[in-house]
Amino acid sequence: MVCPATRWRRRKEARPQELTAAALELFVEKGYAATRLDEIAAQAGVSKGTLYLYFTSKEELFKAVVREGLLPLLAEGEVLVANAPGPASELFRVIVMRWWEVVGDNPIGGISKLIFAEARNFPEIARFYAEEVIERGKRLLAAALQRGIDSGEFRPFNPDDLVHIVFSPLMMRLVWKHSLDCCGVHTVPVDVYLREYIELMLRGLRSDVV
Amino acid sequence: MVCPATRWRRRKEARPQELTAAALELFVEKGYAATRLDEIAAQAGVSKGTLYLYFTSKEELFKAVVREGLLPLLAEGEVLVANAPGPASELFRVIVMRWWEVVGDNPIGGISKLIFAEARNFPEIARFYAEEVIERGKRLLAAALQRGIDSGEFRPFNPDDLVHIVFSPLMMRLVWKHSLDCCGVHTVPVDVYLREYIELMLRGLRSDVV
DNA sequence: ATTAAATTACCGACCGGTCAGTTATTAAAT
DNA sequence: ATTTAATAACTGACCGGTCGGTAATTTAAT
Repeated sequence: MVCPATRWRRRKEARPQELTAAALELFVEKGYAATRLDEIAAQAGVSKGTLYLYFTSKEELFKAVVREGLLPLLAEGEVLVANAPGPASELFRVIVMRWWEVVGDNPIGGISKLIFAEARNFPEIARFYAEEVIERGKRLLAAALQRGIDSGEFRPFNPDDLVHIVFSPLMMRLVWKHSLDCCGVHTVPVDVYLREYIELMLRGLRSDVV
Repeated sequence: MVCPATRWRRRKEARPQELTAAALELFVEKGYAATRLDEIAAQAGVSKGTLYLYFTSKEELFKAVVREGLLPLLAEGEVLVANAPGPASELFRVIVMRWWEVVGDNPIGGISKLIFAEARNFPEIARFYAEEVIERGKRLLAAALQRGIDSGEFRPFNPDDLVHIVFSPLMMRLVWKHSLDCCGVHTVPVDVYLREYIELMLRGLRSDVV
């Protein structure tokens, strides 16, 4: 840290972004309830009082983290599904790998696990997340599956019945990473996991005609 | 409530079981950290001080809940896998349906979600659970998959690479049930979910030879 | 340019409430 | 009368949110 001649500086523009960044890190590390606003403020180099100048409550701070970190990624994914050429199996592969790259393997991925962990205790946050993130994500994957059915690559099924099942191994790997992974439990390497997952799913989804 | 002549009774034998039952219910409903020992004691009809006569700490109380509720089920599953006759696909079906019956669809299932939710904040509990429950469960499922490979029903793969992937949709459904389900998010009915899951997995696992 | 007044970003002590764990006391059982 | 299961009051640490005061910066007057 650079040692300033002054005790602090006015940086009205930079504060919100620095606070959401600090909040993301600590929310992911400790969860929503267990993260103290004192800590977030300290991590961002301000005091707790300052935090309240920019966000009206802990909950609003959290929502800001989600809006900033997750909604742009969803928008990107929607573009990808709408425009991707080639077979549905290839689209599926790309979605999986890209999702792991930008969500699974990034701090923001910890938010998903946090939601499952604390939805019951913070229903307002859960509802916000379900509407803004989960619904959009489900539509995205269902559209990709539908493309495979339409083209005959995938057997006929109701995409809405399968989105959760198909996505679960990815979500579960992410949950695992942010929970038991930290406690020295053995796990399969990510590249193996993703490869075997994609193969299992494509075999399970493909149509019977050879 | 029956009105007792006395303000309370000495019931040394019954207390531990009543306390673990109350603890299970509240831990599942609110999570580990958010459940107050006052509440558990009240639910069991005693005071908080009494709880400490039978369990040395919140953590030990939790471990007792797991030992009492989950370890007998694992033992039953191990017997099932060791003795079940018939093809591996049928064994897989039975394991899935039975697991949902005794874990997924029972209060004790909430413990699994709790572990994922709070492992990071309570590493000692996570390690205990990983050793006593998860390792045993993984061995159980891996053995069932191995049987299918040996018999030629399943294609060749490393069962240890696939256990997490295969089990994820079940685990995820359970996590969902104890988190976002409570917040009015639409979900597929359980029977449809399980049927589609089993079909997807068996198609994904079966060997190519017809 | 210099200085002084006005503004406001920021600090940090504080409050009300919560909760795991302890202990002094009471009362049931024999 | 003695033993001990059970109670209830208590402790100390913690935390979300508030608020009076302070200091960095801006503006206006000379």
